[in-house]
Amino acid sequence: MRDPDKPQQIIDAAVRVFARKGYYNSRVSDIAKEAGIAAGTIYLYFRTKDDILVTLFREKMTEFVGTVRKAIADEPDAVAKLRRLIHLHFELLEGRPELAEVVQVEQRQGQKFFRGASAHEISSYFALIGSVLEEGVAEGRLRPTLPVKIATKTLFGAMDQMATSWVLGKRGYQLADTADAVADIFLQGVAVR
Amino acid sequence: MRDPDKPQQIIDAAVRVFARKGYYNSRVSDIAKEAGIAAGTIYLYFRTKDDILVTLFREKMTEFVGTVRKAIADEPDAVAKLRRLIHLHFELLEGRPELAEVVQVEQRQGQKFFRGASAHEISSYFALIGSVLEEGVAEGRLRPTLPVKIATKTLFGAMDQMATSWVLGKRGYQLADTADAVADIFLQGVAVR
DNA sequence: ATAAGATGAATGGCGGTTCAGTCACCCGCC
DNA sequence: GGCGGGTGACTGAACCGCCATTCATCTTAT
Repeated sequence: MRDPDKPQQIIDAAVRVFARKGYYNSRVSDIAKEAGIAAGTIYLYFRTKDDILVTLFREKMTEFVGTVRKAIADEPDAVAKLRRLIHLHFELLEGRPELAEVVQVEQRQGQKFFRGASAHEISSYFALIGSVLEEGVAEGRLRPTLPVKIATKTLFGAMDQMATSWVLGKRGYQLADTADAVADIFLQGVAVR
Repeated sequence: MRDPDKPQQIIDAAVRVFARKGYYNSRVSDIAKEAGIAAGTIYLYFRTKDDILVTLFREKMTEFVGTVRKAIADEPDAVAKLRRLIHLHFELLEGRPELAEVVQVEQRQGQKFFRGASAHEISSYFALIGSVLEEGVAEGRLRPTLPVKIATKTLFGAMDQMATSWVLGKRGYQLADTADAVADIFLQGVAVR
């Protein structure tokens, strides 16, 4: 009679705890308390503390990419898709501040050690962005000589930094309000001259 | 007869160790071994392990910003300055891969806990970028309506992501070779239409 | 009654920090 | 010039608190 959404509750609790104190400064017992269960119970569902972070990140990232992929499919052209993607990137983070905190800050700590673990999920987001850029080039709306990989990283980096600044700045403004400005700069930057 | 550059040796050793294993996974004894001294000696020069990271980061970041500031002063206009800044950002990291590893990856860990400690150094880099953008607007080469803060973060984020990808990708190519492409995208993105 | 899930006190080891001791060097005195 | 004692950097073994993980025991559903 293992509770089927206990792992989910643990992950959700972990998101809140990691957001508050950071991965390395969070105790497994903190997560347990937050989830309203005993510390030992966590080990019925996760092998180690690392496993919680890896699972959390995998799950959230997969969900994130899936949501974005679905949403932009409706858009008529690559430029519209990119605009939608940027908006969505910001809106999704803004709507879940604690998740944003973890993804923006904790992921980084992880990058060094969970590199392998999350590489697949991250690269699928890069692949999504890259494919939209390719599409834009094919449509003739983006520069034919555009170095797509570099443009992908540029856009991701720009969005990411906006999000990080917003998180570190205690979220004192609406992140999504900056989406148009970012899109304007990037889209003009990659457009045909 | 306290050795006046012992702290520097410790910091340099710490850079190498943190680069290899990450801050939280580095032992103070590892740093000592790397520096060829006893663990206890570190505590003659630094209060805590955290203190090493904070000092290291402050020092490297201050030096970095100073170098960039000096170098771009020679350039004739804001656009040339930005190009030079982007090149230099990449060259400086590329020339010191271990430092790059620490700055790109460890900075992130720090951000959460040493936020206050490194805030000044980071924001001075942002201020530098921002002032060049302002200058470009005043010169009439960049859009008069450019949201400078957002453009600053966009550029920093783009460079930062390029550097992070390069570090995580085991530095399998020349980072500086990508500088022109990044500059092309950004500069076209912020230029007057 | 049974078994599976849940508990949380106990364990074990890790690692930052300390500190009693060592060593090299300097200075003043004979 | 040699000697003795003082100084302070340096050492590294030991300390000690912390916390991930375990497991004997308890709960609860059927």
